[in-house]
Amino acid sequence: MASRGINKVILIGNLGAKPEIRYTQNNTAIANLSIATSETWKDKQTGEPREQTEWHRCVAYRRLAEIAGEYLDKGSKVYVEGRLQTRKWQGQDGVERYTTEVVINDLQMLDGRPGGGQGGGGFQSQQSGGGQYGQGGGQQRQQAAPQQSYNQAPQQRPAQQPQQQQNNDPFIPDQDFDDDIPF
Amino acid sequence: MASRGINKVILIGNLGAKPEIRYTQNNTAIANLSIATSETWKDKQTGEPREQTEWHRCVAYRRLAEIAGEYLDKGSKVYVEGRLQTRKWQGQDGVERYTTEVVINDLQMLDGRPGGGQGGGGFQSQQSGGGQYGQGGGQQRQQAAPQQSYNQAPQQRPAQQPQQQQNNDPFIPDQDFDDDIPF
Amino acid sequence: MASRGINKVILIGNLGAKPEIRYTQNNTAIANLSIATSETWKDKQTGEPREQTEWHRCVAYRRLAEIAGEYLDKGSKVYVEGRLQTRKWQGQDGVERYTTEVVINDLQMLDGRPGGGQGGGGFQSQQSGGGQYGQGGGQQRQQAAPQQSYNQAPQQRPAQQPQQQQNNDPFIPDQDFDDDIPF
Amino acid sequence: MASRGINKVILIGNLGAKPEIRYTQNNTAIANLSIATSETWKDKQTGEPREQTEWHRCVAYRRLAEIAGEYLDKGSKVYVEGRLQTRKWQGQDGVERYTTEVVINDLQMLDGRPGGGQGGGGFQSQQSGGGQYGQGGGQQRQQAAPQQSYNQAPQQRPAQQPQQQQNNDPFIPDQDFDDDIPF
DNA sequence: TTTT
DNA sequence: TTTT
Repeated sequence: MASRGINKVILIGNLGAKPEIRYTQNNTAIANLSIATSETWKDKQTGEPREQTEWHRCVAYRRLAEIAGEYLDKGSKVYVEGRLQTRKWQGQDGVERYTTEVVINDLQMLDGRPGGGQGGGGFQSQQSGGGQYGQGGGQQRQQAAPQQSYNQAPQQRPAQQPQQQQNNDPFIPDQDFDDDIPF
Repeated sequence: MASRGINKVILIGNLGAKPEIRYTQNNTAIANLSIATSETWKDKQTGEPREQTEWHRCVAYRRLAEIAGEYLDKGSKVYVEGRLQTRKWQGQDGVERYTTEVVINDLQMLDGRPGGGQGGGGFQSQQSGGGQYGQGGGQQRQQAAPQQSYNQAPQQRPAQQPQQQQNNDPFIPDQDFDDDIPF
Repeated sequence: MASRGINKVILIGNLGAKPEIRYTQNNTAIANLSIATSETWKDKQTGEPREQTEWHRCVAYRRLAEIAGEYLDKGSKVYVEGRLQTRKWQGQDGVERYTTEVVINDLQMLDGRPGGGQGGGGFQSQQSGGGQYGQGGGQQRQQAAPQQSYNQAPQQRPAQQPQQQQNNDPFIPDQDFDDDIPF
Repeated sequence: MASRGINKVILIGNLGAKPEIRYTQNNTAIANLSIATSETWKDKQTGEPREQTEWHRCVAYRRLAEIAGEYLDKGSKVYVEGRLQTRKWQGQDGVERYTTEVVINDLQMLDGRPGGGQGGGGFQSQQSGGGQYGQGGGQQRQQAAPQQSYNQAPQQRPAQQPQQQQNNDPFIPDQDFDDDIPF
């Protein structure tokens, strides 16, 4: 991926819910993750402990999305690296809105999984080889995920997501969505 | 600042416009920066070069805001480090919206400034010592900024910005804004 | 801390051993952490899984050092943020050597501690207020560490460690060490 | 590239000299970059301004190495992202030494080049397609480098450098060096 | 909506 | 010397 400048986000936090996985007509997996980070401090006046939680809307595509759907759950602690992207969309009320998301290109599970011991594997977004997720890939992931991680080439096209910028729900891409998937 | 998890953004890009500086009743400086990063790639089908620019809404407070106002301009190339923060606000139309910003805690100018030699200074957000920005601070900055940089203690309170989450313009905080400024 | 340029390291890995804590004459705590990160891949030729572990020599000062000594152990998974620093030293054999370390300025425990649940607190290096670590600080940390985190002002002086660049063991600073501690 | 943990370095600094480029028997380019970052502060006692420069030994392979050789010069300001790696080597005196390097996987030029307009291109380490650097690659780079950037798949094998850990000069890999180059 |  |  070519770039002018740096657009990098690094998060470590917990998932507020199990990732939501969708598939495009093209069978491309898309995962939405809601990740919480929080800060605590003592109120200057009262000295009372306070906390502020920030919720980060994150999205993963293709293999990373499938891995997220398979291995992450509500409460999972994760490391996420990605880039910021703001999408424009139109609500039912016809009002234009903007949503800023973290497009994930690296994901690591930081808590032990049942039977997985204490560590977690790392996963990076990759160049899809073309529909190889169907079966063999899934099997491979099943045994490898908790212990290992994968590497893929980044997309030739920077936008690893649908390109349309206007629809009615930031979570549901347009129907012709998959025509724009870059592979 | 205490934290649970990591919430970190790193940007290198160019300003789309001179920073907008405002002051609260409390005389706290707030700077809004619009920073562009872009990615280029070749269209898989046509082979044509394409580019996508991402605009990042960033905000700096206090001294960093003043420095930004003094030394940055349209087109300035900067390094910015900060954290993601999403604010809720209500438009004139009464519709609730969310705006995600990068709250800057480290800022470096990356292009040479007239008279500034080859490097750019770095600036980190600091603990305000209490109203010392009025005069001496400004003077100090004037000579030092292009060559040197500063360091301040982070705020005891994580939110380095107005705490209200509801108003009519994401750029104009409520009137009682400064009552919530953490110092 | 002022800076020209960016010098940042981010690690997530496991400790190979309990941190080694030393104190200077000045009673300044210094902790040495050995953190492992590893990468795995499949051999291109044989297809066999391979792994390469990288050991990172890290050092924390003052409060961070004490926290590390108190809460980290062999095998602990941590997030570390810091800066690279290379020191010159002279071995018993009179040969000059260089050691590159990560000087930690942010530390988070990523695995649950006994009785501490699943999360870990974050700790950032701070401006020492002057010997406040003796007792109250310790007590405060004891109850707070697994759940909360701390924030301190960075040092006015960038080098948060002994300044001498020549001694016989990278782990044992010179005797006049503490004279150079920046507070 | 698979990974367990995170091993990430981010530098912004200036080159102390033009990159040194070498080629293995296999015609693989290797570039050594010496990058300076510095910090400035005021002496607590005397109030005098002080500065400490840190020199970072960085290494790039293949295409990134060639790009570095072509476009970077003494004084160039760059953004570098990579990972830490420590190599063991043996000096003429037979003494074992360790050298820690930043293995670059992303590189951006931050200063304008003659004829290059205002920005600098970004370059990421890639999967070698197999000897395509000879000619066409060079040509492609010549027109594109100052304005655009490239993207390549990471290596299947994490070590993007010679694997031998013992020789007499950290800058000159063993003769059978290229046998270990991972492609 | 998470985590401590 | 860790972790899976």
